[in-house]
Amino acid sequence: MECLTEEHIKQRAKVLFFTTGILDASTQEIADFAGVNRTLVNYYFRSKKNLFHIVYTEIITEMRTNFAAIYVSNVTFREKVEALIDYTTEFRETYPFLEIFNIQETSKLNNRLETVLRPTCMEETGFFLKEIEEEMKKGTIPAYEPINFLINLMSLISFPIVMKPIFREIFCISTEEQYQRIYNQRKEMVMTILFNNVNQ
Amino acid sequence: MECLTEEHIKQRAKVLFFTTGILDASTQEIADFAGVNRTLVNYYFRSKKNLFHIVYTEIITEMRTNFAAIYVSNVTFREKVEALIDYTTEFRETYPFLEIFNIQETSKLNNRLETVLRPTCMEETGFFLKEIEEEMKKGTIPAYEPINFLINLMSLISFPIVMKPIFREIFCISTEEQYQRIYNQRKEMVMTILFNNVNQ
DNA sequence: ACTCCGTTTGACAATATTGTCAACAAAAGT
DNA sequence: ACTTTTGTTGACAATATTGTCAAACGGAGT
Repeated sequence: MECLTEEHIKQRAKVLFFTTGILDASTQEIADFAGVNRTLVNYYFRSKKNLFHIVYTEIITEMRTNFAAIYVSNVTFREKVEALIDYTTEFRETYPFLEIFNIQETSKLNNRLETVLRPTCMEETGFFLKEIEEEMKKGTIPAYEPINFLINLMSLISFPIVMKPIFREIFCISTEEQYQRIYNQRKEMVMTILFNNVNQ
Repeated sequence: MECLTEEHIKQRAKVLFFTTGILDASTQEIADFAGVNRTLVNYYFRSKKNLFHIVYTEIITEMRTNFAAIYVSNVTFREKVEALIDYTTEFRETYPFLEIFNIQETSKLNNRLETVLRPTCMEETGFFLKEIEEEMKKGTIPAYEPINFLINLMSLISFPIVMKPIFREIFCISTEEQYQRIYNQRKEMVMTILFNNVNQ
């Protein structure tokens, strides 16, 4: 018999932290957001730090698994890149504040996150980087440091999502529809950019 | 007779907040970092919020001014883009955590930052966007929503800087030199990407 | 020497936030 | 019916952080 409340608090905490972006939420806020008594947060997770760590690890693990699966999947290179774009988009839209937290944490000296992030540095990434290198030799994509291909991909997809509220401010994009129109043409555009400005 | 301490606290706060990335620094931490008594922070700036707001506004204003100057400067389009890349790089390397803070704040409902960010939405940007549109018609750069050109530029330059510690983790880039090697080829690469994959 | 001024300090009170605990409620097992 | 376990609550103590204030300091001007 699983405890519903425990899972419920976890799910709501995920949303509060990484979707809504209240990274410094107090236990009271977390409890309110989950609609439970504050003490329950401590009852199930001992401390706020612990809850945060659990929630964070879960999301990172999920992400890592999905990326790894794409890296080694049995499809063409181009299809892999498309899958990466799609998944990155979906993931970033779900948890736009995860990276924000990552960056802040990594900056702090006393970060124990290394242990969580470190295994991201996995063989699947290496495998895919080799594939990128081959494509560069074939001339399918421009030849640079292979890592820069991935950095470009991440940057062109993630940044606009994470920065959405900022971009809307500085470019005076008043309606959500306007931003969507601008954003919708990005996937195709990014594919074109990555693949040597050659369509299909 | 200017007060040195006031300016000194402000400068150190800038570094602590937006370079080191301790956005949630306590007044004690700020004071320690500036090497002064904690009470002085309140003496000169009334409250922590106020200090933060002053510091933040100063940086934003500086950035805005510089961007605007580039947008309307009397050089070729290509040179403007180069100047934008250079300044963005320099600025982000100086204050990598400014955007992080922006994003977090914009997410909070009670943000008074609008008033600071809003004027970023200035005529100079509009002017440059028109210039981008013309270049697209000329075929110098790929034709998309003009804003996407700027978004691409910002993304390709800013994201790798802001994400540097993360990228080093997930790509296992152990030494600073390694990252520099990868990063150094980016400016030229970004120019090539933006200008239709055509060199010069 | 004295006074005035801006500057600096330590001590204080107000507040917020944390984790714990003992008591209570509800469900499950006997 | 009872006991045991699990879940839930309010109250509490410990801690951290804030802003204020009165007092001390130090130099410039008289």
